[in-house]
Amino acid sequence: MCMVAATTFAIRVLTRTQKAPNPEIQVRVRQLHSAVIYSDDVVDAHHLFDDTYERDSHGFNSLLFQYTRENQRWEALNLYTHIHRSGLPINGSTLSCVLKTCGALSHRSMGKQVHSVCVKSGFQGDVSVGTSLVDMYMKIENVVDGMRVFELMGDKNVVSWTSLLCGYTKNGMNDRAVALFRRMLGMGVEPNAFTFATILGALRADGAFIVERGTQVHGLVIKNGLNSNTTVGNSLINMYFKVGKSGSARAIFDSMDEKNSVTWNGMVSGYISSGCDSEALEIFSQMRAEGVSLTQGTFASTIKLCGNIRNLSFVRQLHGRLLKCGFEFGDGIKTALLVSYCKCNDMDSAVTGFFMMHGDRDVISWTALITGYLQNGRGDRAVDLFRQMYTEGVSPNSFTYSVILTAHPFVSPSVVHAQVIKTSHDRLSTVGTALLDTYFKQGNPDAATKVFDSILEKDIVSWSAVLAGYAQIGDSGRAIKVFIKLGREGSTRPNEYTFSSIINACARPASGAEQGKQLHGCSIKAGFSYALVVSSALVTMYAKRGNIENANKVFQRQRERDSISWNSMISGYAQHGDGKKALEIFEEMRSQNVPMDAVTFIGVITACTHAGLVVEGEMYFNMMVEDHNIKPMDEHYSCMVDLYSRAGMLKKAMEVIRGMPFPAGVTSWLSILAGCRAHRNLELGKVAAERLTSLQPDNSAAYVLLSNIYAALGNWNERRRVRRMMDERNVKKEAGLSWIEVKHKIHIFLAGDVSHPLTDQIYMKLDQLQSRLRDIGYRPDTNHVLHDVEEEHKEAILSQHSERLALAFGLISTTPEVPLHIMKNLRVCGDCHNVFKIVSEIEGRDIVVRDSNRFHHFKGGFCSCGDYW
DNA sequence: ATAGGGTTAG
Repeated sequence: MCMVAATTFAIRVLTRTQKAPNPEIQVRVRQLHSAVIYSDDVVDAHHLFDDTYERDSHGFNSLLFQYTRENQRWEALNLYTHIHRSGLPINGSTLSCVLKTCGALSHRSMGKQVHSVCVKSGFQGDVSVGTSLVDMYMKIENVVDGMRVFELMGDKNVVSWTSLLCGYTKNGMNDRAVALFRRMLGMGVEPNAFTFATILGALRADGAFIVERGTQVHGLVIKNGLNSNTTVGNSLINMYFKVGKSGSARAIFDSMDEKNSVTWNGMVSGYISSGCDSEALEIFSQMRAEGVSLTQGTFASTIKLCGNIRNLSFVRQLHGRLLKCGFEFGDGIKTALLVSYCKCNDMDSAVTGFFMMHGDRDVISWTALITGYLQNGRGDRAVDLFRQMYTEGVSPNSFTYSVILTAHPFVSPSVVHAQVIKTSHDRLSTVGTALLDTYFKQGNPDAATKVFDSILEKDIVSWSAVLAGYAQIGDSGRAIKVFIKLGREGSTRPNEYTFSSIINACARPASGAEQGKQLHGCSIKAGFSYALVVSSALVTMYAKRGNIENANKVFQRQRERDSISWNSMISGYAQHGDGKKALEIFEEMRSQNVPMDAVTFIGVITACTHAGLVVEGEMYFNMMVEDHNIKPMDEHYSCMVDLYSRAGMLKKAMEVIRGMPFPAGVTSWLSILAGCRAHRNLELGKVAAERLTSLQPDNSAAYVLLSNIYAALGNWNERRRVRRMMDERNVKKEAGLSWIEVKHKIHIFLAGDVSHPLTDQIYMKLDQLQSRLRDIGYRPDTNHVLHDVEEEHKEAILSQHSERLALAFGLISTTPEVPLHIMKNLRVCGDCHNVFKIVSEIEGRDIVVRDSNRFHHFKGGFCSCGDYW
């Protein structure tokens, strides 16, 4: 400290602490202060001073008070040691000051020592000393002693209560804080502004009652007449943002008479963290208009804001203003700028800024730049930088590892795994979550599960990630188990992402419909059913489970919608072959100016395909390219190929394939081949089959479809040749598998299956159906039999198809009003399709069949697909 | 000042 500053300081000491400065003391304090500053040994300086002058505790204690105020902690501690050792008189203020310092420095041994001095000197009973002790213990994370001192205090005032309260929140004990607050109110202690600020901060968004509690506390604030207090108002704003009620935060803000920079910053950053970028921008402009001076904090949040809204010119403007204002350009601001440039996809500026940081480049700015490259789709550059950072001697931290693990396919999870084990980051929930997600994406669910189990404190993100992983691989069984375990452990509550993942896992074909409904119920109870990610997942789940009515109900009840909600509903109707409804939803989406993306058009064109709306399909494809500037992807072209193929317009379909900017993939050729099968086009069928077998030699579909064409044309020799080819190349036809859920249990059937306990009854029912069908003139379409056998045998084969066994079982094990839901892993057989139509009429049953391709709703002798499939 | 999980498709 320079001379000028030292003098200023001494003068401040005297003018603040003494009403009528004693000139003698004035001199002493000044000399003492100089001695403290210029001597290497502070204690010696005090002694020197002590020997020369008469002892005067007032001077010392004033100085201690000042040191404490100015956060000169070590000076304060040394001075106290001196006062104590030299036996100078000590008062309550002395003790409070030194206790505060012990807390701030987390000096445990000194804190204990001062506590015993408090007891010996009898000052423990003093309210302010007692309160300081509580505060000190809570700050050194010794909660037990803090509570003990508090309970032993005879006199307590609002500050004592608030100190303990504050201590609880600092130690993460929010439930205790809430309980203490209640107890305090029960004792009739009137909270002050600081109490309210503390309790409002304790209400973290981790419980279901958070909103209620927050609102109750708000009521008390009003009752206590503190609603116009700026500090309390600021806390209320933060609390409301935290619980997701930005409207209430805004109301508080509007009602505040006196706003300070904390208020404004709270609004800007609150809106930003709630994703309300335009509102944040509005507050920012209002702030500028009212001439509120910008603080460093404002700059930090505003820079973040303009990154979030991807407004590059705004970033540049702020950058320029910062340079002009001559603000202290701290690392924080520099990194914030770097992040914003990355978000605006201006990697050149980001890199320039980064390299201008020279010596200031730390792990944070490195990580920010790596993240930037990943966001810009340059995983390769990100990995290069990660290595470079290493060679420059900067060690990655947990953030860096979390980020770099998302750089698939450029990182190998096992390599990074070894590294994080070495650096002891592996059991952190953040790193562990990124790691397990990478293992899942790499197709290694067992490694992912192991990582999940090894995470020490699993937070809700880890739980949701593992559920999402099981959903990706379609393992609804493990997903449900984990979800139940999460509920039992009770340490973290599921959030909207958790529900979206588990619902998604149960949208898979292999899971029961009941589970989906139960999860819907759970999400309502937990209060998340209206969250966008949850309701969209529900729409998809119901649609995939065959319940398109419920899907639509959820969709209609959505409080807010984004492109994904609309896309989900359109795709749902498309899968069910309800082209009309799908197009209605699409037109409604268009009239509401909801932005459309590539997936929207996949849904719409698929809907046209399933409904045979060729002209409409063409129109939407053109609309996508011309009106929405969406570049068609492989998926769009294969949708068009499918549209034409199903309609028998194979020439047109081939034109699409030829016109595609890239070679057609498996999906397109499969559509062609299926079209050739339906429309008996052998020549093109051969070409398609050849392409398919060269693209995917072990895909059985190509062989099966080709042999079907030969079978349909009665060319049994060629058909046998194809079968032999399959055997030679060791290609196995996927076994047909159907299943049905009855009373929460799933029953699975193979063709000709005799393993079910009710086999006898099932086959009896089948025989009975068969004769009734024959009576009304049904003749089996033996074209669908792939084997070269006698006609009679063919009929037998048809009547034992897996979907028919499932149907018979469904009919005998449920009452007539129950609609049957049957699933099949392959496409439903054409003859079975006819049978299902008739059965729906003669048995008076609604039957829904989901095959590998779409849904069929059988009712009163007709199918929703109109036999177009 | 930097981080991890989620919803739509055939």
